[in-house]
Amino acid sequence: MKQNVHADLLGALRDVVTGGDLPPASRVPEKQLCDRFGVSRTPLREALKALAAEGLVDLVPNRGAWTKPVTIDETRDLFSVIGALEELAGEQCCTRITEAETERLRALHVAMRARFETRDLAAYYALNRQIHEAIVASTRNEVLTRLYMQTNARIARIRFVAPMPPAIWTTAMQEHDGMMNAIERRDGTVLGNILRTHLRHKCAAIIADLESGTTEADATEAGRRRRRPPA
Amino acid sequence: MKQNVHADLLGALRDVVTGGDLPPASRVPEKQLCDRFGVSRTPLREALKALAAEGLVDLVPNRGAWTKPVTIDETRDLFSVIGALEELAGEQCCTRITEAETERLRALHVAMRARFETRDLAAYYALNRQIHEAIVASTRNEVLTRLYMQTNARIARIRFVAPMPPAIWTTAMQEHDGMMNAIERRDGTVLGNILRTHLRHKCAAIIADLESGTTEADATEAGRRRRRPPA
DNA sequence: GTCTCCCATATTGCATTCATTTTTGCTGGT
DNA sequence: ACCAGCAAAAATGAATGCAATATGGGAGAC
Repeated sequence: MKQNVHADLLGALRDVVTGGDLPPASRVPEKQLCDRFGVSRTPLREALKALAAEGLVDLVPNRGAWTKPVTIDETRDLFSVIGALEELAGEQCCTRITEAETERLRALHVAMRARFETRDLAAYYALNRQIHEAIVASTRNEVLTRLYMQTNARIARIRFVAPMPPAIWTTAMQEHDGMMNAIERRDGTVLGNILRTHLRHKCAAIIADLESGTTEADATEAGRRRRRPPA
Repeated sequence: MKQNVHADLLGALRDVVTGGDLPPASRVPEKQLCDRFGVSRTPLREALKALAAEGLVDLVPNRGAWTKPVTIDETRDLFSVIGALEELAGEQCCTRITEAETERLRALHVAMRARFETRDLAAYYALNRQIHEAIVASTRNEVLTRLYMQTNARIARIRFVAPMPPAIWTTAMQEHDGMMNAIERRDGTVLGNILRTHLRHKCAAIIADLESGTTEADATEAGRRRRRPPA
């Protein structure tokens, strides 16, 4: 029998929750996931406790694990926190980044700009994420990296379906130009500030989107059938 | 048989790790803790996975859980992160705090100053912690509060035995005066800045202390007998 | 002495089992 | 239709059992 599934299983489960496989505020079906991943309930439940510690699910006594609901308040809070974390990352990046890492960021930036020009949103998102992660990784601050990854995972669930209006997108691209420039000059203060406002803009765009589609069309028959979330 | 031990057990285990009950870089004895808390291995191991997600222990495949070693690098990283978190807390505190909470902070501040005058370090520490936690709580930002608590728990293990030289202590007390003043004036920017430098000073003091007692006197017979940590 | 190899023992990882709680679906009443 | 009330079924929480892995100690070689 296979040993040490924990790390793999945890990653796979995290993907299930962040990848939109389970909708927000829905029950996490233990048995189903056991079958899907070919493990017994013991390691699966261990992974769920870890996900709960990461803030991706809520554990309700005797009612199992539930994916976190998406609320405007939490979205705002998540972005304010990740803004602070990335600001710190920006500062430390400029004192610790190597030339090789700078070169890689340059390449990612150029590639992302190309996707912006051709309006390839999916590829743009992927590169965008790599850039932000590379900035954080360049700090060599493991504590920061861990919290950044955790918080970003929580945001990823929300952003999963967010659109990108042209005006916002153009602004974001300009901010990335500024970021790259600050990195070249090793100006941590400026980089930190740009990152923070960059995230404020992203947050505003997503909140606007959330507010537009508020009702979520859930008083329907499907919504009735689903078990009600905790509290 | 008792149900839903998870939350209680997790808290108790966290206290064991943060309270200095288990030294840094030591094995977490599963069976022993099971006996101590009167539970079977299943819930205990679940709690350990959660602690690992919180960054309090490392899980080593087939070698169990180990408390994190205390290193200077990690200490520096922890403080830089909690500095960023508290800076954010300071900003949001001033926009969201209620008058009742301000009143409570006033009382805590006065009480802490009294302990400073009489040089009652333990009581000072306790009040200090309450003040910082109250500032964070006043933001009503659950994401921030959660990460703050987690990070603070990791720092608590380190600070457990840190001394407090008179000069440092006086400076810290002055900074707290400035914080209280900024709160009264609802000046989030200033409060955030003070908090960040306040933590920078704390960090410097603790690192200095760590550097003084580097060797940890562990090549002795006791150190030889103990199983060696992972990696 | 000490170094290496080997085996008994302890510990870990996971599956299974069992008790408790929740959910569901049915019944009969209104 | 609608609702209580109740029993069956499903899900959860925790203990136990069992295979895989790591640890510790001694025997023997040098």
